[in-house]
Amino acid sequence: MTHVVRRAFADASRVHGLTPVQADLLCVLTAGPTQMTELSHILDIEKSSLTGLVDRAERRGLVRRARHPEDRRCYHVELTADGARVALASHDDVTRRLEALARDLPASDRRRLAGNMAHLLAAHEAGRLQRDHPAPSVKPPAARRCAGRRRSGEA
Amino acid sequence: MTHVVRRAFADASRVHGLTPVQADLLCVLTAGPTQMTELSHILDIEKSSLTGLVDRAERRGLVRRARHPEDRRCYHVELTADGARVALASHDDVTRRLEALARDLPASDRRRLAGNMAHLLAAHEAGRLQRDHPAPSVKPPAARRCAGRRRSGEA
DNA sequence: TATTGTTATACTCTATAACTATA
DNA sequence: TATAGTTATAGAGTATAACAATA
Repeated sequence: MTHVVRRAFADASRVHGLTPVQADLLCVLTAGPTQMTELSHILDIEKSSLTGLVDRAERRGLVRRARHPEDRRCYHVELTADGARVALASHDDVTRRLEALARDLPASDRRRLAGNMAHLLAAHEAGRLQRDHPAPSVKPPAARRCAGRRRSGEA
Repeated sequence: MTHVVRRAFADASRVHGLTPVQADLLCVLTAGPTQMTELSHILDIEKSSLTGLVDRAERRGLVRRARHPEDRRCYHVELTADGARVALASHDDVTRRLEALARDLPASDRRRLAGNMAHLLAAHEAGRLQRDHPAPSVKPPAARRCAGRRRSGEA
């Protein structure tokens, strides 16, 4: 199952000239400008890995860095118009492929499956927040993924 | 959902000193010795990528190449004793993590979920075989994944 | 001193193209 | 000529460690 979904995701990304990780990045950024450190938490990679990832996306004109107005150590990473377009197209493509895979299931099973997915996701987010932030005293990062385009039944 | 499972798989692999792709390789090889070309079909990577993958696994003592007795162009790639041990441990670890994720679901939902997964897998395998082999005149490669340790309810 | 992000380095994974050896 | 596999090359993704700039 893992392989099926991973393959669908990789194929859909490649069609739009993206790697899976770049698609992840654009997807997260559809929720709005985000700092590097927060991105590294959301994507679950090291800051140093993120630097190259954003470099490559910036070189392709998909994202841009903008200095934070108050804290000059930070950047806000945000989508360019082109990046936003590619993010939407790629996301829709993934959705279409997964829906095609699920088309054979009876409607009642699809609903049940969607509910189970949501359940697992919620359990995972709880665990991740707990692990990454044992004492979340200040500002726990929003547990968002593609928040800008979430729809019912999305996996 | 994709991210949850992918993360569980990557974490479990890393604990055993493997990358996800190496875990895939060992997993496939638990079904028995396999040729390079067939491996590249099963893992869905180019032959040239597979060469390096097997090189690194061989360097670590996890697999070995053995010349095919009849066709001297071919190798049989097979697990070493150490590789077999790691493959089992890694696979069990993945299973344990996914089961932990699913533990919150009621039993009836787990059964339904398992059924849905099997359905999607079957649909995917049919599609993959059709795509890879438009005219499978001679020997369509077995659509196996971890055939050696498949259990009911496995995803 | 702590935080944000980058650079340096090394390794893995991947693909395309050209190649060798065998059939 | 066709097939099995490797080598050469290039690029992406990743981590660890050391570092610069800012708070």
